[in-house]
Amino acid sequence: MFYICSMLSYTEENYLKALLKLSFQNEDKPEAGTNEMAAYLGVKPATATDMLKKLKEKELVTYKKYGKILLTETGKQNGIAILRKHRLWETFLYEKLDFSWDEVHEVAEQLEHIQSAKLVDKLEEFLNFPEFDPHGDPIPKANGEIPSIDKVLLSELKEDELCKVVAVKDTSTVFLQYLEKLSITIGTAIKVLERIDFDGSLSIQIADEEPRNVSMKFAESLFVKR
Amino acid sequence: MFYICSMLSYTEENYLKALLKLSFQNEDKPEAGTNEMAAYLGVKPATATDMLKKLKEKELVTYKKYGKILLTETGKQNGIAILRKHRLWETFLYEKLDFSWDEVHEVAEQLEHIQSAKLVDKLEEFLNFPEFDPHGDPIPKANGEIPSIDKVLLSELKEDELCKVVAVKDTSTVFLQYLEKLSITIGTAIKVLERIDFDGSLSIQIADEEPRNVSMKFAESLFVKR
DNA sequence: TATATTTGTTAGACTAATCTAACTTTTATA
DNA sequence: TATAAAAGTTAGATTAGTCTAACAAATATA
Ligand SMILES: [Mn+2]
Ligand SMILES: [Mn+2]
Ligand SMILES: [Mn+2]
Ligand SMILES: [Mn+2]
Repeated sequence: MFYICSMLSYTEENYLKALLKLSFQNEDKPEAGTNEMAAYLGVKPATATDMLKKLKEKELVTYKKYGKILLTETGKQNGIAILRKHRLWETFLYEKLDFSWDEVHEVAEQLEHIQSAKLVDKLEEFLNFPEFDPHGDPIPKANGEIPSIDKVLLSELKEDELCKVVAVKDTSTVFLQYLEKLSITIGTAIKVLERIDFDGSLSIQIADEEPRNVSMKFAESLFVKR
Repeated sequence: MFYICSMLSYTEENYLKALLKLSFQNEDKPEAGTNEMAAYLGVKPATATDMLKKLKEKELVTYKKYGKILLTETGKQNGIAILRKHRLWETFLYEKLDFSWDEVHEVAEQLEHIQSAKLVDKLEEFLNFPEFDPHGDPIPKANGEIPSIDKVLLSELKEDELCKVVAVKDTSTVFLQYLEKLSITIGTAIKVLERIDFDGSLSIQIADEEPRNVSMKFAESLFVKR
């Protein structure tokens, strides 16, 4: 019934997805600024301004000169469609082709632009309608709905609390590989043994292993469920 | 050890693949002309000339003004790499995602440009090292080798000869859908009952069905093995 | 061989996406 | 509130890929 334009360029799709992700990040106000957007995409602000005019022309964003950027409903739905493809492809690479969770993103970044409605839906079916991608992020449904899940940052837990890892907030290769080194993956049980007030670091027990200390930055990069 | 550049644009890749396919078509001399190439790619000759200069600059083709075009070894290997990806993806879509053989080409045309050596090799493994794509065309190996197979056109058979379909020469949707209607697919047994000299058409028996007449054009579009 | 046809090239223009450098508006701060 | 800093825009240039129209070379044909 709606929304999804297929006449978007590779580049326009990247801008829409970026704006969508920025809107998740700025929870309170789902707006973005030109510089913020440019930085996120690795282009110069001048470039972003130009693209903005084009997206506005196509009624995918609302904005006026020197103002904030907001996705229209159409823009949002198109962004969600890209995100859906991205996360389904990541899941495919991880589940079926033995990619590790720090390798999937780069390739999915390309695959998300393949145009074929049938492909996406068949892929989803082939993967058995997964709800979450390898990083624990929710995979939007064909109708645009995004499953949600209870989650808090590891850093919010109190001493003696038990939890399970449900997602990573930071998906950088360096963090993901570090997690792998610590044998932490989605589903791993963690117990908070002690909170060190001095620097915000935590002493935790990962599964049945020896206690170890992790930094505040670390604890703020991992989502868990109590 | 060799050959595969990764710094080729989507467009350059399409030109290399086109030149490779034209070189198969013109078996005797694997050369192509500017107009031929332009027609194949659906661009104007002027456009093809420009691209040719660029490909020559990169030493992917040899050619001089008003002369014929020939892929260099590097150009050929790069073309083969694209063809390999194309046919592996077609096989994936057909085998794993239930696409029909007239639907796979269009999507593979996009997927063939995804850059990731690991992806191609893992995909091949996931598909169990297939030798042929859904149209019966050989899938190049990682080392660039292209499996070959004995095949003749259905039109070359004599009366009373028996054969099996091994590949389609024409991969157009209209032809593939017609084959489907006739219950002909790769592996189907066919017996030539009669050759009609008048117009080159054939009376054939498909599997155990009633005899039927097919045109010369049809018989020249289907590869079979005696 | 002279001419016509086919084949291929050049020149000039356009669009999408990008950049740098200069400028303007908004916001923060002294 | 005046000024400095940050945020955002504009102008002009570049590159890749495409086109049309005019031209040139090669080939076919009368
Ligand atoms: Mn992308
Ligand atoms: Mn992800
Ligand atoms: Mn292609
Ligand atoms: Mn094929």
